[in-house]
Amino acid sequence: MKIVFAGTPDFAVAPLKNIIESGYEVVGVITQQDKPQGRKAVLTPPPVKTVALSKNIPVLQPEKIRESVDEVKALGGDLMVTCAYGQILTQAVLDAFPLGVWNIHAGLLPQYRGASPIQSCIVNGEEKTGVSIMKTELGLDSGDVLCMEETPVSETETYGELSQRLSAIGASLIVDALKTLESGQYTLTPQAEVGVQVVRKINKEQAKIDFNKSVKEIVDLVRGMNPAPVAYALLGENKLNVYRAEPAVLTEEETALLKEAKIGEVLSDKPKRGLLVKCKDGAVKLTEAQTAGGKRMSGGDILNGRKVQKGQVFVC
RNA sequence: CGCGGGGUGGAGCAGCUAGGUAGCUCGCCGGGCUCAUAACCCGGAGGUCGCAGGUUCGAAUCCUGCCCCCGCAA
Repeated sequence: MKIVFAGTPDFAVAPLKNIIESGYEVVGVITQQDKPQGRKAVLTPPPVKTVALSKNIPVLQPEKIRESVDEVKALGGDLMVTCAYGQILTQAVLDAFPLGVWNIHAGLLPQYRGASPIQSCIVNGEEKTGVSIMKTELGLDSGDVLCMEETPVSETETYGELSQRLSAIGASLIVDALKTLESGQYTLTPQAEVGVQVVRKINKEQAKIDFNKSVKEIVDLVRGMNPAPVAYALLGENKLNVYRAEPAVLTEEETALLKEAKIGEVLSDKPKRGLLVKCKDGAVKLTEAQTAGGKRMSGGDILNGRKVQKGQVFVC
């Protein structure tokens, strides 16, 4: 069985590798175009491309895949696997593969269809998520499901950490799926019509911490945005990127202070106590954060250098 | 040439504009107080001020070149 793999970011790397290492012939890889990255705007290839080249697999990087159907067909694949590719496919592309196009999706369908299943799932405080393999249709992640695997989400897991785990799960699940597809003996399950949920790409505005929210909501937001795009809090004009936060356990003195304080006010001045900020139903402790130009550091270090001081109030 | 911030004992910072004593908040070590402590008091160790060169009687500070780290934008 000849396979074409379409994927772009780190998340897609483990699945691609596992397909190759399981002995399948990957006749082509389709990925997004190289993009300028970083301060120097260095043209950087997507992670999947780097892997493909190291295995001497032909790589296609069409600006618009729907205009490159002939090249896709010419790869000669029987089946295509997609995984966070980043472009919408057309019927002509789907028709190019006799054994169909199958997608690895990092969510339990029909929940968390769309572009940010992992981040959204954490931000919403879900206790479980998983990976689905489904037949790719024209609709957004709406195809019939071949198989799913669940996994619990820990209370402290970040987007980056969960993403890695789901990527590994996807890697083994897709290989199982390929075996099943190869045998021809399988049944597809249409997605339930209730509980459909579509999540869009996360934008910067969503990454802003609103201290009017609850402790749990804020903690979940922070871990869901780590490492990208990173949650932030505003202190006047200054931005503080927040990488980690946890519920604060307050002393009596701090509890008394909490009652008088405004939402978003910094309650602590001792580095040892950490960077405590009042929110709707208590206080959060910002345990790892970064100011513009500075390194990532603990909340205590931030207080120590007086970058943030007791009594200052974050913009909400 | 996209915009910008920064490199000072183990950590985070001040000092640099107007060159001349190494400062602050922590941490660490020792001692004290205390039933006890992350609290408080006393004492102590620890720094080629990113690297190289230049100006100067004298450079963390001024000049030149280089290296490294980071925020924003894409």
